[in-house]
Amino acid sequence: MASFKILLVEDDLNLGQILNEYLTVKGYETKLCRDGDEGVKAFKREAFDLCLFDVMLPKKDGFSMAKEIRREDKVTPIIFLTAKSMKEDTIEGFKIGGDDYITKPFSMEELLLRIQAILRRTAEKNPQISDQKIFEFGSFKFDYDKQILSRPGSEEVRLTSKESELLRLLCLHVNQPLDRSTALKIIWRDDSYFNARSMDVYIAKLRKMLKDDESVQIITIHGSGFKLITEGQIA
Amino acid sequence: MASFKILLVEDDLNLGQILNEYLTVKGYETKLCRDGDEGVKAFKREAFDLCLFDVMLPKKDGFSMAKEIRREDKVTPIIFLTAKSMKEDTIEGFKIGGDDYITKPFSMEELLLRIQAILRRTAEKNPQISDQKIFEFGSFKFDYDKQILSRPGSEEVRLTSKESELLRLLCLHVNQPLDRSTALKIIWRDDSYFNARSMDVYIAKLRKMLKDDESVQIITIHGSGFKLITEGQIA
DNA sequence: AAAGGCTGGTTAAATCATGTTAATTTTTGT
DNA sequence: ACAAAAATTAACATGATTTAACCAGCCTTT
Repeated sequence: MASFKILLVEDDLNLGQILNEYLTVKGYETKLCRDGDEGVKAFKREAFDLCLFDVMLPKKDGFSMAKEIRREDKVTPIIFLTAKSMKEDTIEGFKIGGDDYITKPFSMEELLLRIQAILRRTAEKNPQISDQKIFEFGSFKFDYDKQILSRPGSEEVRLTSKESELLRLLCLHVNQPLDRSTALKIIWRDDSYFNARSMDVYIAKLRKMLKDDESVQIITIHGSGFKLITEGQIA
Repeated sequence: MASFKILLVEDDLNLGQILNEYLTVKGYETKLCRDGDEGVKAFKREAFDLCLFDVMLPKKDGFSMAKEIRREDKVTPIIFLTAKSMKEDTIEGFKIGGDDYITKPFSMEELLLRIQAILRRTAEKNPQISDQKIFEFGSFKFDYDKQILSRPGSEEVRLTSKESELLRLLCLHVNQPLDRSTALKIIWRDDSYFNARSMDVYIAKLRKMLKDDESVQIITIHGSGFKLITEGQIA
């Protein structure tokens, strides 16, 4: 993963600016939203590694955002920025919840430490970040780095980078569903109408390349995604 | 199973909010209802893995809800939230009944531990969660992963994902009834009028596919559900 | 057993998601 | 700046799922 991407939702223009710049300087990619609705919308479109939500927000407060996001995504860590006046028990709940909170006013340094700690913790168990380079399935061998798909008895096929990205994701999920939106957010960085159509085009291309081996197929799971199925083991 | 779904019934707005948010953040899907009637209605419409009922509730108290639910469903675990003043023996009864109770005030952490313990216990013996992929009945072979129904001497039939889901459920219950509402809640996530009509359409499609082998049939159990019957064993 | 209500069966139409191919735009390599 | 490759957009085709409309059968009531 190139660099971590943080979704920052803060309505105070001033604080928002400062946080944004600070995190950018520290090497994080950030997206700043001003209210809860915007924030949730951004989360659904793009892939983030961490969320930083002010609790008091116009349109939709930080906790409601978390609730909405957790319906689809159980893992992305969320840090809440809370005012001191907040009731202890509410806060306690979230503290234990694997997510974190930080009370205003806070030092940038403290925030950064927490962010780093959480990212370190979650990065360890994130299966998405796999560095597997070579995949074998059915009679195929796919070299992700070299972007080559080969099969005994046939010519090697050189893949484009988008083709490779998509095939790699499918391979990482062999015999289990790959969610459309997940794939779009990972490969295209953005789940939008046109990117989705683009992905369909690539699925068609991959199917064409795989058609010679019947034991390997990309099946569609209507309304949800795709699945690369194969009998043989994967290496 | 993607994630566990909890039905939470609590009339205290504040506590309800907190519990709801806490559980959501902990990765559970939740539905919050404010009174007993609402709660029972929700349970009949949607599928839940666990119930969390306040005992003192408007419209219908927690114990009455449990009684009503147990008429149709004997397994879904129920945890009661009781005030300290509650008589010990009342509580004892429910405790022995396989369900659990927790006395207010309680810590979120304790509640979570109990929830996890119960879900772990019940998940083990839940037949719904079966990972069987290939089913054979009559002269048919059905591959759920590949979404293919085949029969010696005939062309393979490619199923759509909804068709596969439904056929799989029927297979998991061969020669025993599959409840309409159960199937709807599992496949469509929601037992509603239109989904029920949709399911009937799919039953018709499946019957058409199975019609060549007389030894296999989907029979209707009026007012309750369907049953896939077959003489041969299932593999 | 006839009537009426309710549940399920069947088919077709409407809607929405995905598949396919080609045209267009963008990027890359030279 | 040009040609070639890659990626996106467009346009159209197909397919899956839901909704609708209507029919048939079961079950209850009388």
